[in-house]
Amino acid sequence: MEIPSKYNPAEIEGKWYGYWMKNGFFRSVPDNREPYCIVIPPPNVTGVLHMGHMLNNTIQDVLVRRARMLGKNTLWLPGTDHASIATEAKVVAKLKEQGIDKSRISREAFLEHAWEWKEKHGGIILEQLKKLGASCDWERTRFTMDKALYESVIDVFIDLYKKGLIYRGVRMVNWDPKALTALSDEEVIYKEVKSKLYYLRYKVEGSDSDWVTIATTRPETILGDTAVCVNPADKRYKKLVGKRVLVPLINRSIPIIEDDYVDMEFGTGCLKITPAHDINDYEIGIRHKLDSIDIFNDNGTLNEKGEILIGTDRFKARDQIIPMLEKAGNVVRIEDYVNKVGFSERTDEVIEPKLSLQWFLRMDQMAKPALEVVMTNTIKFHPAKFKNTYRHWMENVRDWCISRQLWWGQRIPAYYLPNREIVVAKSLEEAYRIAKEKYDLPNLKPEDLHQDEDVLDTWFSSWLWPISVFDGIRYPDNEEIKYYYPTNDLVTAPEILFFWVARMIMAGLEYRNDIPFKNVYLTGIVRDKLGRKMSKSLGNSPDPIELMNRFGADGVRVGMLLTSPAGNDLPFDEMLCEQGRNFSNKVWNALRLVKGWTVDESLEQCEYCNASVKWFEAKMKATIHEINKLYNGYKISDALMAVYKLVWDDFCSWYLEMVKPPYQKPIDKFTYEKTVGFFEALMKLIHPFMPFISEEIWQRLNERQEGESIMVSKMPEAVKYDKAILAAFEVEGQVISEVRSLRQSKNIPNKETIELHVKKNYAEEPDHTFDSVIKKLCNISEIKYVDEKPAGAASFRVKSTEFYVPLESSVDVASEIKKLEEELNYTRGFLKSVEKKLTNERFVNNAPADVVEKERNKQADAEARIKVIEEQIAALK
RNA sequence: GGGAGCUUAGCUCAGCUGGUUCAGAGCACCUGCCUUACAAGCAGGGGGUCAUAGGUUCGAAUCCUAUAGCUCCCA
Repeated sequence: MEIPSKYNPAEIEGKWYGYWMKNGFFRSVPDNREPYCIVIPPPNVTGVLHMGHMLNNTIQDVLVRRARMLGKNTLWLPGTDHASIATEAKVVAKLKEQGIDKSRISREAFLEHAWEWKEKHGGIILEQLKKLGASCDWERTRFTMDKALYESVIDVFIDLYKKGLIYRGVRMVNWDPKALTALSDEEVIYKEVKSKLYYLRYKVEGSDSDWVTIATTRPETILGDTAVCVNPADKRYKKLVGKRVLVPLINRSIPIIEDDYVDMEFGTGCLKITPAHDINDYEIGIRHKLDSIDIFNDNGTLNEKGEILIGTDRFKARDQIIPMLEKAGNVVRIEDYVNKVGFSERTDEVIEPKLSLQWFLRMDQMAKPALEVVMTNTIKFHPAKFKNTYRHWMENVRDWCISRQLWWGQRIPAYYLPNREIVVAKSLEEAYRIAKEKYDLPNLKPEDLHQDEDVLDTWFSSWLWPISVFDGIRYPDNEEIKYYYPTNDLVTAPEILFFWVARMIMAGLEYRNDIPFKNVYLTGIVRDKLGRKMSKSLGNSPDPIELMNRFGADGVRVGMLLTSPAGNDLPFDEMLCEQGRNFSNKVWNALRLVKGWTVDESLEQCEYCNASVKWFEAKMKATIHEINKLYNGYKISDALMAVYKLVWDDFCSWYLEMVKPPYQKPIDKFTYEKTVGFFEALMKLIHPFMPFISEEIWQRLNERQEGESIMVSKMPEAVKYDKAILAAFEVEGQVISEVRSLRQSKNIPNKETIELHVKKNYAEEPDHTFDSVIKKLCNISEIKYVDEKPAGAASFRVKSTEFYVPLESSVDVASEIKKLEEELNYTRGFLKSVEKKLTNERFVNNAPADVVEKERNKQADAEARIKVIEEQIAALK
């Protein structure tokens, strides 16, 4: 069978993904094995695959594939969330293109369009994940608006309402005047903006010449002012407190009050108070029982309460009001100023703090146990440094605004009665029944009840995800939720630690009385070479599909993982994928080599093969221990690097060269089978990282039956290994490198055989295990053990053993001596530093015995080496 | 303004509770090789006063303090 010399991933990847699907290897149903489960962080239905998904899902697939090979009943459950704001924005935009205005069509008609859009575009990401090799159980794909999940959200709302945790209240919310909805605190991004600080003066009422000057960045909001505030400690304004001033242009009379909140240093030390449009002012307003005058319409234009500029947009109003104020003589001065302004995460509109009637979920009670489980490591964060951030948030948590003024999402199950009472119920019928029971309304008809128009925040469905995907809210005792919950690992970005992770923990504790997952692996952000976050607007993100076409899915997976330790940002560079592709090719060529050998069953195993097989066996076993340890600490990149080096350096560069038969000679059966066995084990170790090529090679290494696959084979286990042979090879490997180096520096071609003389020195008994290997790899005709240095020979030393290679050409004695003297100097210095420690009584008395012992060994070693070098120099002179 | 974290080779990072030859890896770099698995390769090699300044200790990249720079979170 001919094997192409370049690995071509394109056809192979599609072939094996289809094979895995056909054989149902991704499928998981409860049985008596130990479960391992990951629920996917549901990507948004509006999205397409980006580099962040690539990283995140590669990590999940690595964990999942490994768990499967460890014999666990493994489930990776995929799905998407409905992303209410983003999706609604997309649908509105699409309708607009078709000439349809959202406000002109009914809620039902709009939802029909939205569903149609979701059916058409909502699965793109999941399809793209298949190309990456994601081993999700696709039969279980969930969507946050599926009937079961929708109903779960409603049930939870009703339950929390009954428990008194959900309430409706007026609060200052983050209002998005473009999306016309309230946002949670987490959906607001603060950015630094260059703006102006306006110093405006207000006339003191009943005086002709007394003015009070305030500083503000938002002059248009003076129209909503209901007080001017100073610090009680501020002597400058003491005499004004209790008097009243007139708001410029509209001459509203407002009091001058005192509050500690005011910073005497900032501006003039005089603060205008607009309770309806600033969160701090709002709180001051409550303390001093001030009026709230809301001067904005929902779309950000001024309303009649502002008295002037009615119908003007807030930013235009700012531009227009300044000339008006100047004309009226109220502008003192204007300064350039940089401040932070909140923007909507979705629409990038400047957030307007706005008083509005919204639904809230109380957080204090739920946050406490959710903090506890993380601080006690019941749920472990990787890396643990995020515990701090988490704690900080949980200790300062504010109530969660869960209503959104949108249509796409779970509609709030609250019904308003004509008597202004509210009934929360699962359906109109039920609400009607409750209303009849609860209130004396004999003439009440079902159509008199009016359901809340708003939907719930998308996170209010996502926070149930690990439960609702198993229908564990509606049916808490069902077999699936009992089997898979709590799930094992969650892989996500630190940005949504609070949005999502914290709330899932709360929901889990509330509804399962148990944590939703045991480990949270936090990935970094994928950035470009300049350190910028990858984004569509910058156009600095490569197309993942294109990357996979160029480097193979395996290559890209390796590229993503190579430099992304948990929690660290990944400065992405295509060269990483290239490295991944090169690695694929390396493994591929190793297959070509091994499969190219002819096996002679009658051949005895030669000496070098025997030693090599023993060595690699030990090396691989030792590395498996290391790999397992790295996985257990969630050091995925390091685990990959350990496998990478085992395959490339130890297997390909060393082992295969060691056992490789001479040109056109056969290999013995035992070594061949051992080699194939090693190769299979290596493919299993690498399979979680490179599922496709490992399958292809594994299938080619031996005859396989239909339905067999590496992905359901058993991962090699960590077993005892021969430490002595590893230590011995460590030394012999150095000998080989030294000979190669010597050949290079003396210009001796590899084809030319040389002799190697080993001079026995002192206590060190030479190890002969790898003599045949050294002879082979260095093309040495004979290794001689001698007592005297041969004449005319180049030399090197490993530990205290001298090695000589007799040369035809003369040896440059002077440079040889110089080299030795440099080494002698260094070793003497080293010895001195060791002796210094050992003659220090405090060191000998205080340091642990084994540390002192080690220093004594160093001393003895150094002394021996010095003696050898001195003798070598003497011999040359 | 409050809080957290980071600063180790050109780049990206390891380095656990301080103690094995003046700090490791991958990539990049340099030198020599088209050696019949692989030039997407082979062999060899150079490169760091562990941000700065103090301190604790017999001993500090590792602990403490201060300073500087960077990042993130919150207000």
